[in-house]
Amino acid sequence: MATGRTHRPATRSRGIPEATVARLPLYLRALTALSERSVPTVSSEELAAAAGVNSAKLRKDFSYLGSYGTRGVGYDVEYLVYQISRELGLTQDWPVVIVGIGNLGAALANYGGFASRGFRVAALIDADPSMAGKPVAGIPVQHTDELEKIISGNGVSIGVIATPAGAAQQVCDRLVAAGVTSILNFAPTVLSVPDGVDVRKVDLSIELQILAFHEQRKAGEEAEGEPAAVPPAARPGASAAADGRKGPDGDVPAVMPA
Amino acid sequence: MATGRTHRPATRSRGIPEATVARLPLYLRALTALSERSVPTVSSEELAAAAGVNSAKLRKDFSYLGSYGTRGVGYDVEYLVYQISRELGLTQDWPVVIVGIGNLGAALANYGGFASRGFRVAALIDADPSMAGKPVAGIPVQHTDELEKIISGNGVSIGVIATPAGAAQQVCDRLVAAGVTSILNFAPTVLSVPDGVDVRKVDLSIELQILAFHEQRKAGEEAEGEPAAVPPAARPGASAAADGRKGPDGDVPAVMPA
DNA sequence: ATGTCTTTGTGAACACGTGCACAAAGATGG
DNA sequence: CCATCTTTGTGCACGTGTTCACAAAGACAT
Repeated sequence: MATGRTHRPATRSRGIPEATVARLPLYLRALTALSERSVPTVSSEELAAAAGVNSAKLRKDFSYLGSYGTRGVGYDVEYLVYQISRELGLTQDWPVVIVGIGNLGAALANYGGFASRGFRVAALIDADPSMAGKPVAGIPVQHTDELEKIISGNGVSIGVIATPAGAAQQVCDRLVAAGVTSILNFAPTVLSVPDGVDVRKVDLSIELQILAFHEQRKAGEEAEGEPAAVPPAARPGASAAADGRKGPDGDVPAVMPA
Repeated sequence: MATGRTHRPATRSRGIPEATVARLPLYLRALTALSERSVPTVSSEELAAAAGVNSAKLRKDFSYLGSYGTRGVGYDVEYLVYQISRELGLTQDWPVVIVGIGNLGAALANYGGFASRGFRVAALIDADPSMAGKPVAGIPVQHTDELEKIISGNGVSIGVIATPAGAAQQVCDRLVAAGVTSILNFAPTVLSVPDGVDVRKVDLSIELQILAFHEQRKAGEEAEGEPAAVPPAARPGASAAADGRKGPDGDVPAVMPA
């Protein structure tokens, strides 16, 4: 989910709808698996099942790329793998830097799926001087001071932010100033970036909260009619005693006017 | 992005649109920050800026929850924090298990944002017997054999899968069979689950691929007109020599008929 | 060749999400 | 109590995404 102010004003990027772009990697993964099993062709129905979408959607998605199928037969696996890879820009090398080598940053550095598809971890950067030189996933961590040098020296255009929330915006600004134009943000903050820079966000806590919402809904459906186990809640007085009191996280305000 | 066959057939869950639900955690985070600074009220304009959305959208989102604002003034921060928390089900405790304590699983276990909002890591589970008993983030890892016992014993309804792709579906099946109805999947696979189970997916590699697509597009715009640095690509013969050859990842098929 | 059968590619209808723009609600000052 | 000013809540129009359903393309057998 792109969050930064910038992510194409919903305009289809060169004719391919954003929703389709987001599914291409899914298709690619399914196709790669087929390719490894030396399956020569696949129908939209089969491939859709493997990718977890419905077949009409898949066909429409592919239609944006061109007419790559053969009626009565299906799609040529190898050919499609190549076309999608090319469309996604995976036929070229993408050097990536990871900033913030804590628990998460280190896990990302070790993540295999990174290297597999044209993404090469060019450098690991951390603000802690005592980390400098220490190898993580076989790559020595460098200090934040080197950030600009690393970016321009390696022609890095994609940066991954895995710092604490407080440092994220500052790191982001430096990355962008140094020439990075795509950012994958793991810090729980909204980043603001200039036009032309893409930001995508991965936020564990948000995902869990969305699940909790649905989970609660499911539970509520079973016990329908019950007015919820939760207290009726307080409506703060219009401008009255808007009493800034708050219990220690999770507690509820205790006013109850209007 | 929910992927499992199941994620409400696009039906608004009890009147609140899915897109709105996905933004509530964002608002909540911004509101919590304001609350900590003891700001009593906030306008839709200010809050929208803090959450990185536009104000009309925010007002419409809130309108699904009810009329919680005061015209001419704005929203009461404390009250709104409570209402959104309640709506998301964060006023109750959600025990969570993490399955697969590798690099990523361990990072997740250590992630602070977990505990902060009602999510409690009830157990860590791994298939490796040599991990059993070893504490990660202060919690002893338990063996997969205990999975069912742990789920039912703790009333766990949310599971996090951080195993290798190959094990994910199997783990998923066991979680579901044991009573889990919401799954956050970090493994790069499409999980299939029965109706009534929600799956959300977090996939690093997919995020990067989407960024690469846009990155490539940007680069292409600068050098407009250029027929792309990539070879024109091969169209496989209809049923002819569909020659299963493939270069070592990144190489391109070499046929060129039709 | 011709007919049958499979599967693609897409027009058209529909559902969903977004953003504008403004009326109505309420605060605030005189 | 009235006028003014601010800010919410929402009707409406528009764009995007999804799904259906079917004509046309091609494979394959006879």
